[in-house]
Amino acid sequence: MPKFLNSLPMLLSRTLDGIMPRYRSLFQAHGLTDQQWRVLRALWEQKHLTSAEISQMTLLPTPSLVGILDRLEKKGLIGRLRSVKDRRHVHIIPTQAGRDLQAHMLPKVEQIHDIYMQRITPEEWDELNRILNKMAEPAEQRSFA
Amino acid sequence: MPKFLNSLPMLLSRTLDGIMPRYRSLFQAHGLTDQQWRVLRALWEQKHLTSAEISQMTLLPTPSLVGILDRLEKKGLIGRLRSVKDRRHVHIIPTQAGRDLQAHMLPKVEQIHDIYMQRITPEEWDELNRILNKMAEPAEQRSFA
DNA sequence: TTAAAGTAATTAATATATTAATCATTCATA
DNA sequence: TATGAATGATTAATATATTAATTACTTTAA
Repeated sequence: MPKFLNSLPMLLSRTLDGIMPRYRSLFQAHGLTDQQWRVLRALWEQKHLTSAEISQMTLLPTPSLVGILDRLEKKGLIGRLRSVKDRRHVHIIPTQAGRDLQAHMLPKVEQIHDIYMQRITPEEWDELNRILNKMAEPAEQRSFA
Repeated sequence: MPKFLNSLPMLLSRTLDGIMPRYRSLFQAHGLTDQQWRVLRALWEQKHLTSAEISQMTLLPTPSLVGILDRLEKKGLIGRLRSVKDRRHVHIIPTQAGRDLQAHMLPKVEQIHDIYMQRITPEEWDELNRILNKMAEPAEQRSFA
């Protein structure tokens, strides 16, 4: 295997390319893109979030979020509500249809996740998290010694 | 941390988001995007590749490659050469300028890679590869037992 | 040899990523 | 309290991703 295929970015990209199609089929069956699901998923545990909060949780850039939220809104899955306290903030709130879709899809998404989890041991999963988090740590916050 | 932030896709995305900016600064300093560099990098070890071969190595979808190759060609970094044997194939060949840029950038890219490699042990790197490859294996080719 | 099936690259249409700029609002402070 | 700095969402411009369709060419088989 050529050298650069073994680089860290390519390893991660290859893994994502390997696992996402299975998720994507499910999303598509419900008319959603990967990113649109991520937003719905982020709203699962919270009642409402601002655009900036969603961006931080989902890793979706805020300029992209504008369009993603537009399309979710057009599908009737979320609503936008401008804050009264600070009119710069816009609260994103799932509609009943949005909550229903979440409730319907979440178990299936978790099933897919389980498929991958069953390929490794819990210890390997911990290792994976530990190693990758060490990789992604910002340089400033890393401990010396 | 909310549950879905600990999912496999989010873990991988978060890691990529953590490491890519450092690379991207370098690419931008040379007027390249991530994807444009990937193509040049793929051509490093080979003299010429077809569009399909580049796609397989870089994981870039072929429809995206059309534009990426257009822009690399416009910058004078690659050339397209239609095959005589099979006129459906187009061979992508780095120009002298493309090879020079590769030669200039590759050591710097490897330096960045080393930064991340130094955060973990060689054993951890092996573990990481082993675990992720197990995750990304297509279902059909996985062994039972 | 010729029509049908297959293949490589490309185009088309829509969605998202990236970076910079803008707009409205709020905050800090002179 | 007016005013410049800061903030949150958005727009703008360009590049890429995703899926389906198309085009040019090649192969296969009747």
